[in-house]
Amino acid sequence: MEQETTKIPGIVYSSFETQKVIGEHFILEHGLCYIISGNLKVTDAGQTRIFGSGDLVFYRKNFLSKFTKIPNENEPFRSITVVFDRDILMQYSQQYNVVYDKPYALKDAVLQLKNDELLENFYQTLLPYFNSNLPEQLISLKKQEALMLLLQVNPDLKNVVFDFNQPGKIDLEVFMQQNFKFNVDLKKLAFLTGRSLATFKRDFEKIFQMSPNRWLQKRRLEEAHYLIKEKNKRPSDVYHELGFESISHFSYSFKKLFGVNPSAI
DNA sequence: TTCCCTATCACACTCATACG
DNA sequence: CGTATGAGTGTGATAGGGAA
Repeated sequence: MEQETTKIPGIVYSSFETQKVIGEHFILEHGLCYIISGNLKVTDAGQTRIFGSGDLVFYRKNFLSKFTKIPNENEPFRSITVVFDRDILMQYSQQYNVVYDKPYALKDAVLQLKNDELLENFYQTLLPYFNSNLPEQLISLKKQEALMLLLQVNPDLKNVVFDFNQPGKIDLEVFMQQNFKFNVDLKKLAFLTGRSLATFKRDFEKIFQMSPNRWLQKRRLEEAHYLIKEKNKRPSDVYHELGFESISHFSYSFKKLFGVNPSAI
């Protein structure tokens, strides 16, 4: 049975038996995911990592990444994710007087926490809750509990979760070269580079002498051409990796740029 | 038949420009 | 630097083609 239970707001139980599920690309809120069974493959700007049963994975908001949920041969992919929305974080920050003091150095979209008995037990205690209706206050308490345990395991993360600043203006060229594989709209790209949409487009034109979408498409197709020709990958393997949602359009635009169908090289 | 890939089409999004 | 607007294009769903 394929399911994603959102019965408890902000706490998600996932179970996927048959197929990999490719998650979306733009992380809106911080979250902490506990993998019960199966594997989770995460690709961010820099690297691809695979996590397995028992792993605790913290992921950060305002990052681009791809999630693939992979079941085992005889077990579904199962996980529980606690999402920390802005309200919860603000409230916690005030209540316990924990505040952001300096920028967090790491630029990875996801971080694996070292195994921790308390956190693992915490996730076990969540399981029964998915079968009953919970008062809002209790949900809020459980989220606070998760946050407290998270900060206990990795105190430095306070500089991630309590950083309420918007993304600053960053080097556009570096950012684009790192993130061109993610298929998100220009508004999000503009936000992530710390610019308004208009400024984003103007800066982009200055650096690349091309409009954002034309550059993105060209860059992705060149990458596809390289992967197919040099790495002997099949079109059906690469199109999704490179941010094309459908192979039909991938095939069409490939032919438009290179003059031949992707399968013909 | 299934598995890949290609062609087509409607429309949401982007581009370019103008303007405050 | 932000916003508005019409023109134009990219996108993804769907149907269809061809090979095994």
